[in-house]
Amino acid sequence: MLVASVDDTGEASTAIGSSPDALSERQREVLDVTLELLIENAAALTMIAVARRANCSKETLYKWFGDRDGLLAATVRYQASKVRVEPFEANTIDKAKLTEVLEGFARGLLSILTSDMSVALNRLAVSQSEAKGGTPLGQIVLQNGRFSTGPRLKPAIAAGMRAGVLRPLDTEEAFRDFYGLAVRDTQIRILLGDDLRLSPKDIEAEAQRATAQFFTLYAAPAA
Amino acid sequence: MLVASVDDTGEASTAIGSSPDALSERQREVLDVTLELLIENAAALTMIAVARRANCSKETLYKWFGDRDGLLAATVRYQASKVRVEPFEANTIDKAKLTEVLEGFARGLLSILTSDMSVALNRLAVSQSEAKGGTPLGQIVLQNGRFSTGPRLKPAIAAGMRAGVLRPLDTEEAFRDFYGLAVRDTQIRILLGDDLRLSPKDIEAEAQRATAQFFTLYAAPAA
DNA sequence: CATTAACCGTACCCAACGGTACGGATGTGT
DNA sequence: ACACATCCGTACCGTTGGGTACGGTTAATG
Repeated sequence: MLVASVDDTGEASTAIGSSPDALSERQREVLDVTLELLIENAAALTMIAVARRANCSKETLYKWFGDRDGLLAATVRYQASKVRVEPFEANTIDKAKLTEVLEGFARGLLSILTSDMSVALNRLAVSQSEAKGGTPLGQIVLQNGRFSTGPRLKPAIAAGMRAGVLRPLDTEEAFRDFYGLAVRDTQIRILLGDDLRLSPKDIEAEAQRATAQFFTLYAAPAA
Repeated sequence: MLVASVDDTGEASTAIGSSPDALSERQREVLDVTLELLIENAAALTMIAVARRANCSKETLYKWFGDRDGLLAATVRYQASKVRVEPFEANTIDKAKLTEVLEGFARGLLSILTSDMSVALNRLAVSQSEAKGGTPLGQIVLQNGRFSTGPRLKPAIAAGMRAGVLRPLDTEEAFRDFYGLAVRDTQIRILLGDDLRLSPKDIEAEAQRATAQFFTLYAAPAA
């Protein structure tokens, strides 16, 4: 009873558990509230607002996260940790499989980028991009959004190339091309307030179009 | 000497001249200062900072622009008015000419989007996109950036189609594709603080690549 | 039961900033 | 010369929100 009692709470209640960035259940609750408020109205995201809705005290917020920027950084990182997915890996691939992977990727990308959550976080990160101390939010978002999806798709492209489905190419450049074909001006327009709403059907169509165009650019010449 | 004296000052000194949004020389100076500060450090863009550097009084700022949002809106609109260019128009076009137009467009687009000015304005507009009254800044930026460049390029694409250089297409969709090919993830990365610097040489290369890819997607099949 | 620690709620302090008011200077038209 | 308007500089006010301090409560530990 005394030996294993620590495990019952999930973690020690302090912010710094065994892992330096371990979060207690209660802390995750607070960060969820922060995300909630951020999506509702970023301008009204104040420490007191977070404390009130989370039924905690401001003092606790400062104790856990240092200051406002710390809270925001923790929030962005927390959300990032929630959407982590496993990288693609397969040695053998054919055109059908690659098509599936590309379309799935584009679908996921467009779904994310047009979601309220992503829009709110990107708005925040863009406006706070020149932070003073610590890692700027923009870097965290990039690390999660752009620099994590890239490495996830590139192996599939490389495999397609090795399998002779795609002609020889630079995977980084090819990835960026595919990104451009899939996203086009969608994200920036949404960020700027254009109410460009994409239905699942739209997203599916866009994903298929981008994939087809990608093959037009990069398919290996028919033997 | 007394008859023509009005012309010497450029306009009447009041904000509302013959045209409702006419700006006096002095007012343009103030807006230039605002842009300056915005580029230097958007977080430090305060009314008192503008007044100090512009050697004017806060009262004057409020008199001219109403409030802070009014000043920002006027600033964005002012900058927009500075970069206005004439739309493309030509009935006859061949592939070489179209290539030139497309590359020139992509060059201009990338130059703008990677400039400090554009980055600063887009950051501002993105973060203020849910404004309360009046036209949100994001709409102004979109109107100038995305929705003015589109109509400027589309006639060229349409002409290329009519001339048989391009296969039948939807100009809006084709434009968005070209935008995606040219910009890819460049703009969002820069907005998020990734210091992705493009030299003129890089921009030229990107413009040529995007144009070549566009032709790959949309060139009319060789007779 | 006593001690300790975390934490909630509230109140408080302080700096920054948006917005306003006023006095003085400059310039212009009559 | 006089009236009038614009505008600068400065001082001022009110609010907001980040950050801190403190008392009261709960709960785990010995």
